[in-house]
Amino acid sequence: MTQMRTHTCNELRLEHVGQQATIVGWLENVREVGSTLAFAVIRDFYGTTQVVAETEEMVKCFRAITKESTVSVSGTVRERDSKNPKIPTGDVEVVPEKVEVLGRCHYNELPFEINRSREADEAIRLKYRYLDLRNPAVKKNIILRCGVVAAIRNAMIDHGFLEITTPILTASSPEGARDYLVPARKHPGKFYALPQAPQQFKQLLMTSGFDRYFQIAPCFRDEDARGDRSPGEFYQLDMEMAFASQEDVFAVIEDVLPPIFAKYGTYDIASKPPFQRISYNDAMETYGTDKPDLRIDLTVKDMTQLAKTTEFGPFQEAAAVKLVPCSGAELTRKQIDKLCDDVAVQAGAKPYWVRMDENGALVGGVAKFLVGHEDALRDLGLVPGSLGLIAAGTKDAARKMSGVAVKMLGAAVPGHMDEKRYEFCWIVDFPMFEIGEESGQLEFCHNPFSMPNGGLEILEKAEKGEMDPLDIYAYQYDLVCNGVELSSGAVRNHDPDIMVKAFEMVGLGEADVKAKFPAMYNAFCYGAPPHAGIAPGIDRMVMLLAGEPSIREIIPFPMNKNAQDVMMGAPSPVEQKQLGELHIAVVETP
RNA sequence: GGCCGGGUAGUUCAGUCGGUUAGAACGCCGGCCUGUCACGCCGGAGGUCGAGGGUUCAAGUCCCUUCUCGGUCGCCA
Repeated sequence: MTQMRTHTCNELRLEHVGQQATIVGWLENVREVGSTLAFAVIRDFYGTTQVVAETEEMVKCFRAITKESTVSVSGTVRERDSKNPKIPTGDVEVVPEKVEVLGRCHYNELPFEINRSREADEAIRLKYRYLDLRNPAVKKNIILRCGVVAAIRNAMIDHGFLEITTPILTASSPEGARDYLVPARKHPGKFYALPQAPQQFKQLLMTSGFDRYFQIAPCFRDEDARGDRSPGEFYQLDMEMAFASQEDVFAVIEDVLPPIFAKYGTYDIASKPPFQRISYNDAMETYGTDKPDLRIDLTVKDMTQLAKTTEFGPFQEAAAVKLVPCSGAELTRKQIDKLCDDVAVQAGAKPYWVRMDENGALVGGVAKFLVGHEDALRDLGLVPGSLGLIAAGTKDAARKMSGVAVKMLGAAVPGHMDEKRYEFCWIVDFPMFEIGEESGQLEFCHNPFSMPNGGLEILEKAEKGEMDPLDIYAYQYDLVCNGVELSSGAVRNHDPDIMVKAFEMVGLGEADVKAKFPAMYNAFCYGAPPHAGIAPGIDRMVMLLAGEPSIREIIPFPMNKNAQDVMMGAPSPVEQKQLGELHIAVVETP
């Protein structure tokens, strides 16, 4: 007699027919076809297997077990009379001899049907996430994530990088997002902070000589959620290289990520390394955004000068007027209005629009103000049979609106976007400084750690007034895929003198550098290697690979929009005793 | 924090101009059914229409307040 052993629910095949087998899993369903015939479906992590009850006793036995209880079924594997080609185990079934309930489900009715949980209200799914995750369609994203993380780790190690963990309890960082603070019991009134990123630690590792570092790093930022941004915590492939340039970093990423996208992605990769590099300014001018979706074949055209010569007030007053030409003159007035409204939701104001009919005449929208400029508009791409959305306003507002218009037109008008592919690009040459909207003063555009292109010399030149500081660019770069900002990185500023000079440019100085980044400043004074790095977001990458529009679908236990874990009940009040130990008093805020 | 959209049975939703006892599907319970596999057929139970207030002879429906979920903008060096 063949020895009985436990099989998974995705294991039994025709070759097992006649053998004794035990399967364990959840009782997914029982289909009673008569008083002496019923089919039970057992599900485990791997799949489902059918069990056939052929006696009145066995039918009653399965009827008595609440669905979603865990069971152990032992019996004989048999070829099915009628096979089911839809499942791998569909050729066979188990004829049970012994059925044992391992963990009883106490409820006849579940919060949602397991196999249709994705249709249920998200709040309920999150509260019962452990049930939601029983759904193979939900589970598969988590499995995908595990595969991606493992592949990243292997690839980075293959490229000679060491995975080094950095502290979770660290010091509050003076810039960037809001910190999550942790009270220090032994130090009344003082706080640790959870790291927004391991930025300073990885740079310190560079000064120690660990010249290739990476980490699948948890990062914590107390900022509001988005569809592609989970509140509270997220993971990055954080990496840094010493004695390395921007191109060295690009080469590693272009080597590591494409095979992972090829293996785990839903679509094909359209971009072959080296990925297209687009300067920040070009991206803003051509696509109206610094994270262009290159799957869309539409671009932004400048018509500021042309607009100035019209009789239309809003055009004359605008600092910038942008045109996004697109096929679609056949769209109805209603469809165009809807499109403009959709743009307004994201851009804050409605675009103007105009059509050029098949005869080359301007019709609809602001056409009457543009009559006489047909040739110029045609040169900008508003050809006969096309629709143009027009963004007018301040330079920033017009850019932003044009960028939204590109996105909306690409999605709404057929033929301008091949969704089923991955398009990568690097956005490079970010400005080092900007004029702060609130302060009106010169500020760091992104972060103070980036190396200005031109080094100390160019900063000094700007200081002497020989050039506009707004024309200084940083060795700062973003990796963008399908309109999603996957990553930011930079060649770091490893020179204390340049750091001080950069800080002086924004009205700070050596004392501020030392106060804000004491460890890094000091470390750089002991012989620092030039270094550069990047940190692609794991969550967003898995999102792209899974083709999921919501980041919560690829996180095992996500928080809701308001940064609450409704399953665990976090955040929650704590005992007065705990607060006392931590020297914390809770006060009402007005 | 602003704007937009939701909240009706266990679940997903419908609910007309304010008008009889608030419906459907799935699920659940009971019965029937000897090859189902989204089994089928018959029957049944199940509702504080998110909460509070108001208008009205009459409110799921209109008004106000509030809670809550999602999207989006601000924010995220």
